[in-house]
Amino acid sequence: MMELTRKGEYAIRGIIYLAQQPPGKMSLISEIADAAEVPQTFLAKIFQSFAKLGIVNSFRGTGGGFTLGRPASRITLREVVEAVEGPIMPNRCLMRGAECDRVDMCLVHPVWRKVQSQILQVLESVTIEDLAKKKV
Amino acid sequence: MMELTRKGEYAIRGIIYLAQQPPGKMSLISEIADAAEVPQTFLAKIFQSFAKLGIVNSFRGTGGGFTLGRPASRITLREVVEAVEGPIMPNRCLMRGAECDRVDMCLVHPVWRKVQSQILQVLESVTIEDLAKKKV
DNA sequence: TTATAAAGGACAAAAATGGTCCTAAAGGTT
DNA sequence: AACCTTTAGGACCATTTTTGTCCTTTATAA
Repeated sequence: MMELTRKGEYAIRGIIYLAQQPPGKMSLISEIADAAEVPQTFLAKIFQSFAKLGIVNSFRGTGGGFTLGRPASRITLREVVEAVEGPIMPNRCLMRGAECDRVDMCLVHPVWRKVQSQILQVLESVTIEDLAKKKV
Repeated sequence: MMELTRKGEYAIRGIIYLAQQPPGKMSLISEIADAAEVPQTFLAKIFQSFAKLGIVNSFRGTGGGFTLGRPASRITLREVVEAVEGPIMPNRCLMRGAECDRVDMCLVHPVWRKVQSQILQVLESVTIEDLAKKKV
């Protein structure tokens, strides 16, 4: 459980590749998919999600492609993961506030809330810039 | 993502009910399922997993049923969740040690490792006794 | 106007989830 | 011994989610 899906993994790989390119350079989805070893059409969907959220800029037509929507230092791992996997919600009930009618579960809720905040804290503290650093 | 499945939810509900019974009292799976509002046959499978791990004791035949395998204070939420959902592994690669060949992913691994340890820390700090306390 | 490249929608195979059902085995009861 | 009760275990199945593919449309540049 609590496993990152392929989609999430691909998303991270793709954005890291983009962050490693020279600033302003346009990258084709085919190029990114190739470099990140991700199925191209699948990655295209992922980058559509990124584009909608402004994580990347997309340009159509000749000379088009993708660039980072913000400096890599201002894109957190949380944003990237949530962009494709949806919000991080360890327990379903978390999202519905006080709607939970089961008395015993309500003692469990604070625990999942804690789990959630711990995860978010870690993922928010890491930027794509951190992850894009090439090995020395 | 990172969502607890129904199986995990049912497991928690079931074990909490058991922990709320008088010590030594035998509880039938039908009784637990009824009280926890969980499909009986499904809960039976869950309790089989518990029994294998010693989280509960099971007894067959007339007068049989389930009792806690240990005091509720010595059963952690982590054990209960992992019993039915498997180990908590945010990233697939975590489990295979250094087998990951992707250079960029290797910078991501420590992050997931951190996420994992944070989750475990929370889940290990909570016992079923904590969760079984009835509201005042 | 044509080539290029992303956007968006429809579709589909495979895997995981969320169960059910049946038989077997174990343990009491008569 | 025969019988009833209760869990164990395996087979099975429907639904949902994941992991994609493919095709058409739209925007843009040459």
